[in-house]
Amino acid sequence: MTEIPSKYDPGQTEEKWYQYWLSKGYFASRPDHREPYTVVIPPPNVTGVLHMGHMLNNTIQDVLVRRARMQGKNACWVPGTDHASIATEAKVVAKLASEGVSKADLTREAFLEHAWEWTHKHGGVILEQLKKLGASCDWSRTRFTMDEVLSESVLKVFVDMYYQGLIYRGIRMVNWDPQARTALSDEEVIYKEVQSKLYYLRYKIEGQDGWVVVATTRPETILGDTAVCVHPEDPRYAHLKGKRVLVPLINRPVPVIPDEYVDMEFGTGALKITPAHDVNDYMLGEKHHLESIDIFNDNGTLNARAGMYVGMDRFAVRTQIEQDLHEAGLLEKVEDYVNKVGYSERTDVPIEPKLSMQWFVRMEDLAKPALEAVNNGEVRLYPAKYGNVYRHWMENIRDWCISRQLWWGHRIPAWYLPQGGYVVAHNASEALELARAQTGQEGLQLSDLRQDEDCLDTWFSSALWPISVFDGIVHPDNEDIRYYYPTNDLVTAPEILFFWVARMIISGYQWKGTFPFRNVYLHGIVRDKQGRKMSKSLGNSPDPIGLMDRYGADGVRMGMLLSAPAGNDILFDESLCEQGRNFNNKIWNAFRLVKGWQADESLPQPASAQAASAWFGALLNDTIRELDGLFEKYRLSEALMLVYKLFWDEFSSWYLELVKPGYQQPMDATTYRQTIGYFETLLRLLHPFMPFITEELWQRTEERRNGESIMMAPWPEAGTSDPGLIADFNVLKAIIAETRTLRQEKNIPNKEPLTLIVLGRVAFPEVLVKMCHLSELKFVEEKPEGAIPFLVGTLECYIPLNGSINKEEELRKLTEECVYYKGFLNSVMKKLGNERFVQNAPAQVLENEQKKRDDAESKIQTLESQIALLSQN
RNA sequence: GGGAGCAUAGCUCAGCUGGUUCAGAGCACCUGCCUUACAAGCAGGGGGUCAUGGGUUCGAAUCCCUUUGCUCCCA
Repeated sequence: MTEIPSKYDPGQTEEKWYQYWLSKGYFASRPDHREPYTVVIPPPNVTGVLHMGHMLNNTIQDVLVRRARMQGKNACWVPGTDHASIATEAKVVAKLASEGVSKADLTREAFLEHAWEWTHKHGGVILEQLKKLGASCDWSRTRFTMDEVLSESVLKVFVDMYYQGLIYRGIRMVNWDPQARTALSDEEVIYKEVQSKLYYLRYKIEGQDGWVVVATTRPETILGDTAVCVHPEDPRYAHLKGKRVLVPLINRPVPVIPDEYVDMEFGTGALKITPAHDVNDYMLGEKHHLESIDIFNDNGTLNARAGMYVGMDRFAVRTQIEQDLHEAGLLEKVEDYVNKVGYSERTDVPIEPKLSMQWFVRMEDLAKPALEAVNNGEVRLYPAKYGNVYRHWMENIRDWCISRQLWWGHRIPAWYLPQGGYVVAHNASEALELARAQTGQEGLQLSDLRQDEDCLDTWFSSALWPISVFDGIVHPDNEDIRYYYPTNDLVTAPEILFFWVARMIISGYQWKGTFPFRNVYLHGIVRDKQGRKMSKSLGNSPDPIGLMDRYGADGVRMGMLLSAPAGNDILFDESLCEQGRNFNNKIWNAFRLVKGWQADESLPQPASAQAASAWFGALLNDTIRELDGLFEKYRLSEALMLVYKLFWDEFSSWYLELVKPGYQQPMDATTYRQTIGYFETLLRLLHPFMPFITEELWQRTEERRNGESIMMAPWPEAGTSDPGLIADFNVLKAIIAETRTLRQEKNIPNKEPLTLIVLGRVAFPEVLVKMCHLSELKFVEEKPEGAIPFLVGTLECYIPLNGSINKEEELRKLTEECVYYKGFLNSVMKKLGNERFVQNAPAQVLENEQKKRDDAESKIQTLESQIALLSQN
């Protein structure tokens, strides 16, 4: 046999087996008679690179998929990427800018060429990186949200929804990103607490002396003011009823209007109204029929309507206007003030609320079945606590702004007619037909129509992902969609519960009449050791590829999973990967040990090995059952920990030591076969977590034919349990541990054999002889003298030691223990003496208490007699 | 401002519908070992007033309320 190195080297192994799996087509799935198990990947940004969040996300998916595959299901994990409209466009714009090219100088077509070039260059890098992690995706099904079929799906959905009245176009207050120059949905706005200032401005009352002082955080917006609002019952302003005031600096007269919306406690109780630049002001403006004056350009500079500061940036104006107001004596005071300001998720610039013409989805009716689905458990969230969050959002859902003023993405299929109005169609020629029919102008040409310049929100296409990857929109009856839909599990982060998960559920019911996935596993965010979010600017994110180089993909997978209970953020620390690597090494070395044994058919199986084998078999069955239960509840980190302990503590530290033959001695063939069998079962249990090392060793446990793989081996099934046997072994383990403690305390080397005396009997005495290294094991009826006693449960054990008993020390220990049990007995007796307890407690509990009492009494008796015995001598 | 959640060992967490001494796991820590599979290891060990104060109960980490601290979501 060739020498196996004492340290496991994952490098070559991982590459080798991934190629093997690929070449055998194990990841690929086609519809067949088996039960399908489907997962669609949360598509990463096409130009993104792998970060720790992807590592966690995809490790979890791979664990679920690999287990399902072993369970005999037809597992299909669909990979793919997302075009990430705003993020990608921003990157392309930045790249062009670095080359001295401005987006504004390019035609749409020229810009898109650059964007595709960028996509082809960077696209899919992240998917390649997932292969290193071991992801068992069906790569032949890789999809991109801008693939032909998926794009067609988006357009079809848009057109259908438009004609169903679910999509409309209208002027609304939207969240405007002045840097990206696009509207954003409410979900793309992040509110941050900022240190700002509250400016108290003087509005002169028209035609008389005196002012109204108005507090605002945004003095630059006064140029768009069209009213000042006060509470109708505010006595301070009763005299202003029907009056007008002059906007500072520009002296435009605006009415003072009464409305109960105003908070009399805030500021001065008088509110300036700028309908074009504040959501609440907009609503008040509608109500009171106020004019809206939009003073901003798309890039956040002031326009001609502002009348002053034209062309200056909004923040520069704020500084300037403060000074000008001050000089004009119109600034009463400035206070420090903490408020929340909305920022763009993508560009991180403050959002400018802006009135503009956009496309919206009417959400109210669409949300109903999706809300119901989670309420009635048709779709289950793990952990369930997210159900509350989901419900709250769904019940307060608002219309979704889906147009983005971007070029990279799915262009809105609306064409404007020369004389006004528009048509919505699947493509240009259909649009032309519609336009001709609608206008009655047969001579109308395509060049007379102008397609909407805007793109759709990326999430509009992502919402269709579980359907569109199977071409279920354009060809709703195809074999794939019928077989794979609905999918089984979705694994993603809670931060996109609304962006994505909720909208997929909505789309599922809308287009397929049923849920898109049964279970949603929401994992936390990967943070650094100090709990900070990982970010490029902090530089606190390790490079996942480097990590895998250092610890092996299996090691990193284990590190990710170990501290990642569903829903909890994971505080990532490289030592977790180290723990993973160490475990790999443990498995490796256990294998070296077992493979080093020589099986001899002529040897009988020793009693100790027979016992060990029976015990481990029973334990394995119990553990498999427990493991399946944890998987069902998506408690993956606990599942991994369970197998970890099974392999390390039970199998390696107990079982292997129990059956281990003497140095360079052969082993009986029965035990050898059983051991290999257990090892193989353990490898299968570990495979979903650590695919590479388990394949490597599974291939070595016995001769494998080409084309065999642990990937396709059946998931172990739990056999019968034997609680009695396991209890017997627990007694043995305790005796062995006590004996080891004694050896350590008394400085008795392991080599030196001991005598053990047991008052009564134990099962499997051979196990004790072997593990305690006994020269003699005696079962007696009478307490022996001059031996060190210890108790395991109520079982009394003694080890005679030639004169090395430290009497005082022993007495102290025994007395301590005795005191403890007396206290315990006391508490039990108090319970049993309590009539109300005896009356109210269930029989089972009462019985338990009585047993505790009996046990404690006999234990105390034993201890006391031992103390007496020791004190006599 | 509205809502949700959390607080258990040094760290990260488990502890289901109150009932075994229920206070647990992994890591970290301490002690002794280079014992021929593994020092990326072996054996043993210590460590917590279950945030706070009260209540319900025969019995509370577990149920209810108070206070404090933290987190997230929504406006």
